[in-house]
Amino acid sequence: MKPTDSELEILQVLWQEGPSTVRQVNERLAQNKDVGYTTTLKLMQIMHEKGLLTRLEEARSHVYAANVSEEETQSTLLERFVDTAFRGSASKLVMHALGNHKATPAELDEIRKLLDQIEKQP
Amino acid sequence: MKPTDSELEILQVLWQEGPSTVRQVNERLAQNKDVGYTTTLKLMQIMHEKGLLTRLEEARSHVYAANVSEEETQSTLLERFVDTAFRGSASKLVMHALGNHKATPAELDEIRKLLDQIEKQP
DNA sequence: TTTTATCTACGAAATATTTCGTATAAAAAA
DNA sequence: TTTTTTATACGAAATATTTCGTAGATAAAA
Repeated sequence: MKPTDSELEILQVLWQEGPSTVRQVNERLAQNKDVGYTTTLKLMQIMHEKGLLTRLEEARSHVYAANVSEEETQSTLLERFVDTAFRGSASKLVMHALGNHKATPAELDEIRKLLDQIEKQP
Repeated sequence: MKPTDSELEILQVLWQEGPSTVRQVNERLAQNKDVGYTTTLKLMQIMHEKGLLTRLEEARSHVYAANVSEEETQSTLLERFVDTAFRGSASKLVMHALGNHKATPAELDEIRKLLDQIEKQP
């Protein structure tokens, strides 16, 4: 299941803040862009229909939570992205990412360890 | 300039095959999915309007070419992707990419060299 | 020459995504 | 109790993207 751009923004909020009401999510989104309450509401309703979100209807304000993990979503999106933008070459993507963005020495170390692990595997 | 998914597919063909006619591009796309000739034509006309493609109108069949490089497009898309899907953490994306996809030992070596270079920089 | 094939241009339908207004209900405040 | 605020639901407008049909021009084949 590939979330749209707007849906991904909402998932990001829920992953970071945990289960939230529409108002909470909307206020978070409104920090970065102009977006009306009912717009966020509608999107979250659609996401709920799609199974992307769960919701508790106990209180008057429903509480929504992500029903897909950040990790698995990242994997799904990454796979598609590697295919469409990098012709399936993950290493090319990695080179680009390391070249353009700054990573801390600690992060670089982590990556190096991961390389070791991968190369050790039979 | 962010190409849409369909536009990116066309750019991929042009990057790989070099300057091509609409028919050539369409036949290439048709190998993977069901797509009509005029659909491809229209898309390429739009891309030309947007400045994504150049075209030679000398012959009856116009010859189109990518007007953006693969590298710069990859960088543009990657930056956005890191932000939206990985909250800006390039190293997280790298870990995911290395973890999920298989890279050849040679590619891993290249990545390692790049890490060396980056760490050596003052 | 007449017919057939192939090309561009372009409007518009089809589909996907995003945005918002309005109706209605319930809670909170006055 | 009456008014105001704050929810949800939902249709539909607005926008973006993709797809295709048709008209008209030109080249190729018959």
